[in-house]
Amino acid sequence: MTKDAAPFLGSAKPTQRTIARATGLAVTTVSKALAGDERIAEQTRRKVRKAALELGYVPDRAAQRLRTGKTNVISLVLDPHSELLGFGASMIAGIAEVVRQTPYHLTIMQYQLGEDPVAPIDYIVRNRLADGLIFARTEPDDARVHFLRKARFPFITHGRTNFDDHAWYDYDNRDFADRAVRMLARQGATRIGLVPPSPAYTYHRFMMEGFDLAIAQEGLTGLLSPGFDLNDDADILHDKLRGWLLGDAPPDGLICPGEVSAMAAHAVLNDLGRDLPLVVKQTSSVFNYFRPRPMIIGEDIVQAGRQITTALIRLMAGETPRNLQILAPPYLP
Amino acid sequence: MTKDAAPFLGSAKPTQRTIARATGLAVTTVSKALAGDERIAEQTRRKVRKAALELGYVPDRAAQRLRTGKTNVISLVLDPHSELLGFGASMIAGIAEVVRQTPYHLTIMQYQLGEDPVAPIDYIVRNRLADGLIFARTEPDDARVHFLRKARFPFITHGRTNFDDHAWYDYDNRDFADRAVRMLARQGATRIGLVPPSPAYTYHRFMMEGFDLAIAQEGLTGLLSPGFDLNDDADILHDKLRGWLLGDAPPDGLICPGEVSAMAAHAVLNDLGRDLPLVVKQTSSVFNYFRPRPMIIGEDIVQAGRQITTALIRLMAGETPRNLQILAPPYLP
DNA sequence: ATCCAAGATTATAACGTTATAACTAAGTAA
DNA sequence: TTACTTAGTTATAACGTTATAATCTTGGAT
Repeated sequence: MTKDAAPFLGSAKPTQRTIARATGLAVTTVSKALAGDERIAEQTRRKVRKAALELGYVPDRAAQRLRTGKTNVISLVLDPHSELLGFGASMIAGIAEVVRQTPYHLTIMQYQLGEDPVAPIDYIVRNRLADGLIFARTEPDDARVHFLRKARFPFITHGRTNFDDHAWYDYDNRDFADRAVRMLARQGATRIGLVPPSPAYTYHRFMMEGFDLAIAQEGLTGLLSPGFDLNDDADILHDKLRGWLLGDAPPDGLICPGEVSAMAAHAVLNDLGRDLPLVVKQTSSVFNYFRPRPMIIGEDIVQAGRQITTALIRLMAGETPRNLQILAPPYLP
Repeated sequence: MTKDAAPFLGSAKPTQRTIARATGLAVTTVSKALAGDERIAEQTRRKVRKAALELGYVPDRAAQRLRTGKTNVISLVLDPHSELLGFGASMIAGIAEVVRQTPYHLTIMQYQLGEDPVAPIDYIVRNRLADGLIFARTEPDDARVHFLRKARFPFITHGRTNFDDHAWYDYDNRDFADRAVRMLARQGATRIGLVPPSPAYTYHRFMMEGFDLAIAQEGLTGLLSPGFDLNDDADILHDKLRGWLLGDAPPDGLICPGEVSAMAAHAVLNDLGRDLPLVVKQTSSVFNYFRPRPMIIGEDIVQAGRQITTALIRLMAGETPRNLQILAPPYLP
């Protein structure tokens, strides 16, 4: 079992048959013994396991998969925007961390801008490429959720939808907005501007609810920036924000839940020489390096990845989806 | 073929056997026809393909894999630092973009801090979990490269090693350093500071060569920051840089090839109220939002992912590694 | 008419695993 | 004794595909 040796070069790759011959047992017995079947004598099981180890046996995934129908694969389907900053990578880090302690493997698909988000999922389901699926940025009436519910395929989302009967993990954006407003109020701001997420996403609603309620409770004025699109490039982002902040009745405190738009807002404020208090939602660590440093409310995506994976594995094991709905609170660094 | 229908619920999943029965041909013929075998009559091939489409046939990956020994999987092995900013996600985006137009799939492994980098690779090779491998951050005498050469397993690295006989993709850090020095010289800087990468990595050497040569040619003074470690957190980074910049004989121009240390340097300069010209190597888009905006020399990781994948596929097809060595020039946005 | 080659299709077997049912030996109840 | 259980092991078959070798046509050359 030396790391340096090229495995199985020259000598044939050991299979259960090899073990069977070595121990004088039947292949079936070997299979059962390796699976830990109670009906095989303890002594036999030990003998088989020892032989397997010595021979350097590793089960053939393809054969197992063909026979059992299980792929032992979890698939993460990324949207085209996931390479923006850390979201995708952090999510993957979290998933990979959990997955490596299980028999599961992680495969990644990413569809391109303008493509049908259902297509890769359809492809995975149709080709039986995975046992379970993860994806993010849900919409209220998400087409992917529609599809997977109908196909009865195990999945978990990052973000909620209008269906409340599937497994999901979500960041508590209502609480985020609430805290952000109060943070700014404490700084003396009275006209609080929010750069809202695209209304296409489900969490837009929660964000707005939290915002509106906190604004009302604190007796403040709430202002909304013009809408953004994830496809907007840096310049467009910059101009829109600039126009808004230069308008009449500008905010005296700013909330930016989107990491990219928050960076843009920070830059605009700098360019305009304004020093508004700014609250951002940080999913990576960039804002720790911005000056002046904004107020930061964190969302831990790596942790999200971990919890999502754990939940999905339980889902695939038969647990009911309704028990696998996780609302993650904001964390304050 | 409607998107909405749950595939294969109730009715059995169509196999080549289903097609064979439907067309009155033998399974073997169907297999060959689907593979486009020239020895099957054109007419028959058409008939089979038509039937396959109508029945919604998709080949069973597990069976193909078991029979042929090919996994059709490319595996990306990430180190623990890849979730820092965009590297991992961008690389994945590039790989995914290419892979989706091929029969290959992408799986991800990420090992944890302090773990043996060879372990996941050993695991993949031993379990035949992939046909080809990608990994980054190479060292001159990289243990992973050692292992894979010996195992004769197809792989491509991001970054060079002391072995010149494997496929690699590398960013031209020598050229980067050269350009960076001259940019700063053009701004009037004469004492140029470099925050060098860890000497553990191969590219440290190229970076230093480019730096030293350009410094000499321009007749400038070259300065090096104290060493960094990717494990250093934001505070340590900050303190080290601060100490260096506050020392006697500080630089009057700064080069930061590491994105994280560049952000830290930017913050320190801000905190100290200094306005040194700063050149960074940008692999995401963050620095477009920093003020004052540093001078940016770009490294396109998504493009790297694309080229790496294309090269790996050609490698697996039998092309010789020496023809698959790509040196990517810096790009100036 | 016979033979042969080329073209097209097919039968057979195998990849490595596991579910199912069948078998054997030993022990227990009648 | 005989029947019956239980523990332990095994034979058989199958998952869906493809490589190999074998078979069957057909048409042309002799």
